[in-house]
Amino acid sequence: MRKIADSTVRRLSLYLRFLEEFAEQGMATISSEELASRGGTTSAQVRKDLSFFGSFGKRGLGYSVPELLVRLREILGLGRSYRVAMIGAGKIGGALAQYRGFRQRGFETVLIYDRDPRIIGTQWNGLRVRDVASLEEDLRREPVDIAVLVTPAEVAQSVTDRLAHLGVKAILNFAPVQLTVPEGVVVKNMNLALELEALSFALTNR
Amino acid sequence: MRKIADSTVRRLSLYLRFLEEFAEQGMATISSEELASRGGTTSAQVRKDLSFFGSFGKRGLGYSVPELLVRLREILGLGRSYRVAMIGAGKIGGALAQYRGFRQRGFETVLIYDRDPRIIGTQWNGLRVRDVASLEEDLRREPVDIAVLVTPAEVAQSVTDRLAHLGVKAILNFAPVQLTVPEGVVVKNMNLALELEALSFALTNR
DNA sequence: GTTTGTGAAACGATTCACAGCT
DNA sequence: AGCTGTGAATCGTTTCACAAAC
Repeated sequence: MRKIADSTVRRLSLYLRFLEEFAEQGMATISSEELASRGGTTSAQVRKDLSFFGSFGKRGLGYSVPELLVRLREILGLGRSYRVAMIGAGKIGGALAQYRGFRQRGFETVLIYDRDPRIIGTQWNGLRVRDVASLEEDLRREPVDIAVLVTPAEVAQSVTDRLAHLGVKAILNFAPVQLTVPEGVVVKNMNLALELEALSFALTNR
Repeated sequence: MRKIADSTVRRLSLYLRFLEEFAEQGMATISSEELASRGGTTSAQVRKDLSFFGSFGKRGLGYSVPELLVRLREILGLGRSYRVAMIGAGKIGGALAQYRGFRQRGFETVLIYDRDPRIIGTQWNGLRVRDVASLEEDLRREPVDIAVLVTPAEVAQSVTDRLAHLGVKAILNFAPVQLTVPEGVVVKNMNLALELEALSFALTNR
């Protein structure tokens, strides 16, 4: 498939969220303009974003809300569920494992790990925290699609190497480090410090 | 100041992190090439990024690590500390309030709020959870620089309106909604669902 | 000889504007 | 008449390449 910009994919996710709202309100069709104004972008942008994947609208009319919902879910690959391993069961890892919206959208945490013997064996959301030492054994038996990294910075890269070696193709990284991964593995970063510093920059420069 | 791209600011944060590592290792100077390879970018990009703010290097030599550290901290506005209010003391809000790296970098959570009477009054990290109803009263007495929004999606916009009205100029938003803010207020989004869907897209399309 | 700083070139993303459907 | 789909134009970012400094 032709290369799609990251920014486009992010907007598609937003459109999906808005469409769900519109569908709840029983709206049957929607114009690119309405979708755009809801998301702080332009109608041309909406149409261009969608055009990469086909023509889903009707000229003079707009888009069918239910149809576009289906199409967007398809495009984003949300027609299935994903098995997720949480690596790190500290405060944030645990909180994420319990997060509702996670499972609701088809991302099911099936394994959760930690290194700390005091944490191993405890339960998060009915899921027993396993020793990260058994990562290889476990993932070979029951592979996961996505790993969420919530480890200390120091071990993030070595865990990543192990995950990549086990065939994990997608990593959501909360550790404040720049991960190196082999070709074919995707990483998305959630870097709290980075965003705070961007706010600091914005507050400073004006 | 001339408009600086978001991507540039994000990279500056990364450079800062790498420089801290290099400084710890006792490295005295560094070339744009070394900095670039550490962060997965190019030397030209590093030089261009820095050039927006001045010329900090020495031709033929590179950059002084300690000097560039100071300059980057200055540029990013990290020479001071920031007062942060956490809005939402659920699992994630609480976990964030306890997060070490937060305070270490000068972002100090001084207030934490919730709406739930079962949570109000409990302690997170020695900080008593306050009733979000007292937001106006509290922030007028002791203003904050940054608010971290960890509320349910439904109330995120109304809380944002109250924060903006109270003069809060920077918001880190974890709620999965697109916030509308008045001119002069900056929002950075940490949208977990969005990133997971981006991973889903990447896994689907190849 | 090495590495910066920076115009110029190349690239990529967004916006414009309008022909083509409904 | 209204709104989409899309080439063309515009705008912004990244990369190139080289003169200037050390």
